[in-house]
Amino acid sequence: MALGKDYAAQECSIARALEVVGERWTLLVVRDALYGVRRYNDFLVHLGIPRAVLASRLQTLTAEGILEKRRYQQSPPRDEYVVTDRGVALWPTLRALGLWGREHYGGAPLRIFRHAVCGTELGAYGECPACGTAVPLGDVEMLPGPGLDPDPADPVSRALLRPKRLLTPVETDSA
Amino acid sequence: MALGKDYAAQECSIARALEVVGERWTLLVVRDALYGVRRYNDFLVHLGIPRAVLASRLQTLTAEGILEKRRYQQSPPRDEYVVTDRGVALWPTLRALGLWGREHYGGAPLRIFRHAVCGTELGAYGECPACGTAVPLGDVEMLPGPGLDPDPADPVSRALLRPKRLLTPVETDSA
DNA sequence: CATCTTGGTTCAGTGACCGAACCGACGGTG
DNA sequence: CACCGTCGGTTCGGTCACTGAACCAAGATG
Repeated sequence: MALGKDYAAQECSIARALEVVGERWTLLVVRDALYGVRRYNDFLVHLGIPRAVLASRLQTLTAEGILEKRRYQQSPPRDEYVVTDRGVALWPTLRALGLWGREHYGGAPLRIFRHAVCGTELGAYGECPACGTAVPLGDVEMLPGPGLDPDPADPVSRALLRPKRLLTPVETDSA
Repeated sequence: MALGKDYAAQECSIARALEVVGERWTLLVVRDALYGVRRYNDFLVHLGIPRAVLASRLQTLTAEGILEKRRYQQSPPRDEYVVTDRGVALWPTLRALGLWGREHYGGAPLRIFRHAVCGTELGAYGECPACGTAVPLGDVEMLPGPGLDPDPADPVSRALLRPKRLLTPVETDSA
């Protein structure tokens, strides 16, 4: 949020967190980043976010150390935004939020998360019930659930239909 | 959010959840409700939120079934807003968000949560490490942490300095 | 040289948020 | 009964963020 005004007197870590990631679109940008989206244009088409807002969010997320802007080719100069550890640490929050949304508003699951090592579906906190351990995000495999549109319009959504590990860059077939 | 426009094409439970609780102030209202705040005025002074915004949030949260408006005295007619199960289900999200905020921006913990039955501090997901079980919110005892202002201005913050169980109504000493 | 892609910036319009003022129902006090 | 205080709002003008569309620039591509 940080809507010009901050949650001033709030002595609360929740409020502080919302200062950073509470604005509109911000958490969805982080979600996409965890899914492996890295490039401006991919965020743009996948989220349907106004360009100016996206630029602003990427900037503040970078400034907050949640994303890192790095050059991935010199000519033409192109940058990508990669999640940092601080961004990865938002995974439990996003997971909890997603579970709540599905539980109370969704129907069929839209995306399924599995422990890539053993194939078990993740527990509510991102742990593997079979292995009994926390699963590092790179070992989480995401695959489409039954509720997901099987033929989405934008190339990023289409790329995300293929099972893939979180954090690994998404590969659009546009090229 | 639901900023006039919704996260239209987002096929995602996270986006759906944010539609409901993603607007500014909303999650803080829910947090306060879990802490035991129930009355309009108490939300008002504790959050420092504009009156109109508070009224709007309470209305949508009620409409969404996250809070329940109920009359607690007939004359003068007074209503209180109590969290429903759906609201309680947001606890893991708020907990994760709070931990993230403290981890990355906070210093000393501001509030400590313990399993009232055994006195053990809660784990990251609201479970009791000692008992090995999920702790129902009513059995969570909240007490002020070292980082908390020991003499806050508003009566609600002052009431929340006393150890109390979550969900139980907060008792301001204003009366 | 014309055009396309990528990654933005600019701008006008709209809607959300802000703070302060006002309001109505009721209770208590003198 | 007049008056004041409390509680839970609504109203209103001003400001700021978000939106969508247009524009722009650097560099490849043909």
